[in-house]
Amino acid sequence: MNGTIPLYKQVKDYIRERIDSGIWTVDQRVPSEHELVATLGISRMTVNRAVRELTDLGHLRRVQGLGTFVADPRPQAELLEIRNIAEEIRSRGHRHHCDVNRAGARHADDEDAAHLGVEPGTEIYHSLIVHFENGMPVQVEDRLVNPAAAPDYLRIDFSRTTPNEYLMKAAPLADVEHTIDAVLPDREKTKLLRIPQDEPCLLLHRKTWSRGQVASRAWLTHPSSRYRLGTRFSPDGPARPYPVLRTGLKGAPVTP
Amino acid sequence: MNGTIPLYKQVKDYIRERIDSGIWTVDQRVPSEHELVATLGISRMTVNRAVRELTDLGHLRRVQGLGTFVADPRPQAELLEIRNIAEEIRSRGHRHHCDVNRAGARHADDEDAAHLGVEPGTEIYHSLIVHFENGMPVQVEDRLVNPAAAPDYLRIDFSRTTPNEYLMKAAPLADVEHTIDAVLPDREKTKLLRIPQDEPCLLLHRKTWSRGQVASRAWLTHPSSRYRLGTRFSPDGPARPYPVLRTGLKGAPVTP
DNA sequence: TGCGTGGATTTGTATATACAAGTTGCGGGA
DNA sequence: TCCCGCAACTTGTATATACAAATCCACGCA
Repeated sequence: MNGTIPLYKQVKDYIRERIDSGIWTVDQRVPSEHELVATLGISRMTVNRAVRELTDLGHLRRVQGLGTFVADPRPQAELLEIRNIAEEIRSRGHRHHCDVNRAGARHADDEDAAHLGVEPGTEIYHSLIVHFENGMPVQVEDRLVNPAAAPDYLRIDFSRTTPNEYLMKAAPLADVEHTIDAVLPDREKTKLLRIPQDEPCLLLHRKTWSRGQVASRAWLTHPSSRYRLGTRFSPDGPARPYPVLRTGLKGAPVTP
Repeated sequence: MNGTIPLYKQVKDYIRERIDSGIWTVDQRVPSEHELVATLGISRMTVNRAVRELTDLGHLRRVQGLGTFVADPRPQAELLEIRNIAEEIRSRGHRHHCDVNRAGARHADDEDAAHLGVEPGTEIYHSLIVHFENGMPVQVEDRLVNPAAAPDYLRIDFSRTTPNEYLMKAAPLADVEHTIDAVLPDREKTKLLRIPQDEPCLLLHRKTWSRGQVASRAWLTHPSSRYRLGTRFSPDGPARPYPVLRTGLKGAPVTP
């Protein structure tokens, strides 16, 4: 625990490491300040600062008189609602199901290779899934997956686990990039979505990295008549008002 | 300074109040911990906690050995890039200009009134401006303004100050809501944007509140061929990875 | 049995103290 | 005059201590 790094920061790293590696799991009680003082041989105020800052950052949850616990990372889901469409739909009290139109392996052509950052000819996975909300198609999920990041991808039962859910578990998220476009989808997608050819769609493009490599790339096409994106913030906390991305069914208020 | 509110929080409020009200301006030096200790009659550790937390939140900037200063709120602009299209275009090294197609007052019809939360018949302001990047139209800005929030709106020279810029100054921002849609614009907008009728557009809808009332509502239409939205984040900081919304010219990388 | 009370534990806040480390400016010496 | 070094001030970190407040549990009493 020595070095030039401040003690309280070393304690923060110590705790984060145990959370990130899964040694301490969600809702599990973490050692009390007193115990950490005894274990690490430092003062309580130093432990307190470390734990307090991690609490402010949302990694821990504290209850006076009870103890400190690993925070539910569900707040992450606020952004990830974009990813986990099944959960999002169910959270609105609606029914979700999906059709798997394609799911298989193929050898990467030059375009695939560029997308995933692999050598052309490498075997990659590809899936094309349509998601339904109350029987209405709301998203075409066209996805490339890097087998190096998620070797079991094709063994997933997508009717029970969405690709997002699986990838979140299989490939610890390091980085995500979204771009949002307005497009007129091609004929295949209009048929899958059961919309007229001239209906504009929101195209969400997601690129995720894990362990230094591209894990997956997804093109999510939403009919604009049934879907939209929204952000909202009230700048009372941080001076930098990071917006929270949310998705919402059209017509339903975007803000909770 | 008494009451049930923790001391360190009272100190935070004390400082924030002086920043928000403009008593302490950007880059101005704020009292040292020692001075605050003397002024407020509390211990340095308590002052330190308050100032440190405000620094973490981005309200203050500290330099060891030098002092504490009011932080430049420009980081807010990361999100506001969506708002201030002129600055965004210039930051790409491109030329911005705009055509003011309409700018005037009118009596609110029922729809206007609902949008701005005013009584029907109230006088409101309306503007329709086209923004150009290197001579190419990239945004139609259709805007309603609540005169109660920005009485001087119509006196602005929009070729020098964008509506956003003015509103930011005139009406301190309390709340913002965005929704994003994909649409096929009407004939007037396709003409203004010089695009074919069947080109899908991203429609950004902004609603801002100030001092408890709706200040402005804007509909920003971007041709999808020339514009897109993007977000990116690397979750190393907070457990809740707030994305930063950015806009970008199509073709240019969205990430800096 | 059921209820309340008090003790043990845990987090929350506040203080005094100490030393480290970075910045500025002044003054003295070459 | 120029430059070096030191003093003064500032923030950054670490500790020991104290009491308040919330929670839980076990014990004892009716």
